[in-house]
Amino acid sequence: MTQPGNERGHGAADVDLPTQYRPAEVEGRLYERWVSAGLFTADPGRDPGRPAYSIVIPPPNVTGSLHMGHALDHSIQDTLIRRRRMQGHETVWVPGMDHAGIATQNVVERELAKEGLSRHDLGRERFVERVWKWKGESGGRILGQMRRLGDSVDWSREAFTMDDDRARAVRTIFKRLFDDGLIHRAERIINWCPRCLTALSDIEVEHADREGELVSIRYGNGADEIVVATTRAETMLGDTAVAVHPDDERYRHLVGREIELPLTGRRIPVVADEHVDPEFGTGAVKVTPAHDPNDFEIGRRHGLPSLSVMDERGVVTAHGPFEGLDRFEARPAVVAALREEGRIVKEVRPYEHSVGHCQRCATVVEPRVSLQWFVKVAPLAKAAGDAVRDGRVAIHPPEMAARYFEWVDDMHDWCISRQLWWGHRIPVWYGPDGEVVCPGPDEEPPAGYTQDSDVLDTWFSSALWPFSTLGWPDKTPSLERFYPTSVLVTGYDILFFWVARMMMFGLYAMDGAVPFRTIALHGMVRDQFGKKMSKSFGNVIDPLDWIDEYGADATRFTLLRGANPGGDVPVAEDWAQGSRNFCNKLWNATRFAMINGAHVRGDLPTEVTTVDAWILSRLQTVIAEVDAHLEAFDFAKACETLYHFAWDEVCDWYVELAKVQLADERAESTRRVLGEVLDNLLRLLHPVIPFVTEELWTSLTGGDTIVTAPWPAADAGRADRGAEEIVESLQRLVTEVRRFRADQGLKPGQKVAAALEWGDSPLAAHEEGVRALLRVTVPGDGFAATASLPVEGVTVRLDTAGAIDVAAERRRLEKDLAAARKEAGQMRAKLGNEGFLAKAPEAVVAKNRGRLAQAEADMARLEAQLAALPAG
RNA sequence: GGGCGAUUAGCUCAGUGGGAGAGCGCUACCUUGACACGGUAGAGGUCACUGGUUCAAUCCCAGUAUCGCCCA
Repeated sequence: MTQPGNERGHGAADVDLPTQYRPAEVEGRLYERWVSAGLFTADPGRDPGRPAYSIVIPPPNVTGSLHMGHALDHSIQDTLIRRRRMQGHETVWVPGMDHAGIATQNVVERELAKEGLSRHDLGRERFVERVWKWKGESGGRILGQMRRLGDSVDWSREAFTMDDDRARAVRTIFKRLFDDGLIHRAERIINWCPRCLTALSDIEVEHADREGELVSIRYGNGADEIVVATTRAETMLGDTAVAVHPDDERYRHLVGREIELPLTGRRIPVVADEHVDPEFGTGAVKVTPAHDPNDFEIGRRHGLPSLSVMDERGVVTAHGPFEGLDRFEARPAVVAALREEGRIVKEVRPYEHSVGHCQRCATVVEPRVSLQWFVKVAPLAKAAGDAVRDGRVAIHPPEMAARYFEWVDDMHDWCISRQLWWGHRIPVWYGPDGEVVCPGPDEEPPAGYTQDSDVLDTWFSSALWPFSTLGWPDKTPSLERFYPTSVLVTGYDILFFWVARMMMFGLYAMDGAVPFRTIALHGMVRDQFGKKMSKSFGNVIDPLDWIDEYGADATRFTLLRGANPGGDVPVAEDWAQGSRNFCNKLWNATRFAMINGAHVRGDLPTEVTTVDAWILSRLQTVIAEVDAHLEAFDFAKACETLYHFAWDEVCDWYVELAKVQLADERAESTRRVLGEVLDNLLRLLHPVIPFVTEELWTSLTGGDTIVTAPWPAADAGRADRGAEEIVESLQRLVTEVRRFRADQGLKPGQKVAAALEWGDSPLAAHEEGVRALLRVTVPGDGFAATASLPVEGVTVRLDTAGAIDVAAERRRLEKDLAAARKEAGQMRAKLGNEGFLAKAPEAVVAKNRGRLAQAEADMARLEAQLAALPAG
């Protein structure tokens, strides 16, 4: 096993770390250690002075398993909560699941069907028992998968929307809403799934464009004739009017009269209604109040009868020849019959239009008039909107607030009854003489009363989640300390599912206290071409496969690095590999440091080298930037900043320069600085990639766990602009000479002799480092330079170990010279412009003068170099 | 049909009224005692199009085209 290098005292240590990080060997072990040490367990009574930070998980579906969307959502929440934990907040992240009424019932019904049974064969009570049994055995796979991802949730608080505590919360709020008159029962047109045989709310209906037909039918006869167009010809059997716009001259003479409805022998009125679009089709529409929500409203406005012509399964129930036909069989049959009577004026086929489908089974939804329970949302939605409008709840990114308002400010009453057996049964009982009572959670209904047979929409219980999981309706210490929760993290695509409902119920139940202070919205995970992941498209990636192959850290880093505020998150195998490579790079940098005795004991040395001062200065900037990015939910920038600091600065430059220092009398202070930099870097990265950072940090520092190590704080006193400028100059020098070497065909590792003439450059003090990075040796006797390169005020004269490639060098110099001339020309043009000099800010003018001077100096240098080149 | 957003390197995306960036991919060279899941160097863009504002536009404004998403 890993042997901490710092236990070895001074000098090189014998560190036994493999050359590659192998996540599978550490992740399970570390997670179990974290959980058993209780690091994720919140205690509302601990250190009351510390700030609290709380997140309740948007409860995943009990039937579901972890997909990339969850992985992103959870990676974000875990990053937020882990950072706060390191900052010393009392943190809680509450896990759990929702009972997913329709989905779960469908799963268990399918299981029963394999045994040749239906739920009706079992009866309600035994069916519900069977669902619980299924839940115990097969439900909630996602909870195990969350452990694989590293979610630092408080497992002692695991909740389920159907458990006893949550049931009590449901009963309590239902009773309050009922008594306040905010829940009522009414006969309305609702979305109905003829396969699931239940009502659906608006958001459980997904609209998709489908190819159908648009048939124009002639109603009435002769002077009464009026043509209507429809995509649902079969519903004409239930028409009870034709509607036209009141200002439409074409039909004014017909308004108020009755015309013949074909096939039925019925006569129906022509009504005038503002909502008819005179531009669409013929400007006249058929009105079927029982089978179309718009028509239902027209019917209400004009007192039209509502004539239902289908049963709950979408089978036609009336009108002789069509009776018994399914709605999709009835459509062509009705059209054929109309055609026979010469009633069809026009048929457009295919005709693309939007059709509503059941979210759970994709069956075409059938609007249906029925008796259902509704929440009167107007006052609740107003409060939910106001909480965001007046700033008590912030939406990130703020542009998304528009979407939220669009929804809450125009919300229809919420149909909450479902004709299912799995769910919270509506707590209303009916008496023998039509009495309706809603007993409280601790009350019994009167003897002989029967309970409503429907259950509540799953979202009804999910909407209570931010406080039901903290103990509501009891005034628990957890509720006291952790409500309002700090942030709700979810995808913008399901803003309406969770957020609006949690807001409405939270404000209502908690006497105006918001359920969360911030709503952080992220985008959807997409594939490498920006396409939404879908089973039918075959581009779905299972995050568990990535965790197996590349590790949980690489999976998380890939997602978070792509999580630009408000933007979608494209991912691909290549990027997961890149993230794995990054973890491995960290692994090896730390491995190198430990082999060389890096440690974090004692204070930083008072005397450090310029190179040490530079990396420590850069570290402070990085700490400040990363902290600000995370504070702003900008995970992509936080990851990007850390990636570049770790790889491009620490690994590529600091470690390389430190190698020189480790070989001489500066070794001891260098070990301490190297330890300092990696310690901070690992702590900054821990919220994003918890496993590899834990493994490395405990080895490097000998600490127990990075999980509760303090979050780094920037120390302005370590900022050292002077050191940064010197190292930047060194980097430019080294890069330029390397380029020259490459152009001359020298192999990267090939050592050649070079004389370095420093002039008055401060880089003179770094000769050893420069020589190491350039792989040039001190000239010996008989040294003869074949090339001379002026750069950064230093002249590098080197023996290229053979004939120099004059043509290559000439190409290079001419290319650079052309660039310098172009730059000089642009600057001269600008500085010769009166308007520019008069109106541009002083700083910009000065900057451009500097650029001109630089360009002219480059030109002179390059021209001199070209002139000095041997002919040929 | 209404609303919102996008268009920048081969792909996916950052970005700013004043020097076009990243990751991956690509080219060449290299097993240099942390790492080939690596190193060094390099190529690659009329910043969708057309106008306008400005000393200055990839960025601001208007229009056009194309593509997304949400709602009806």
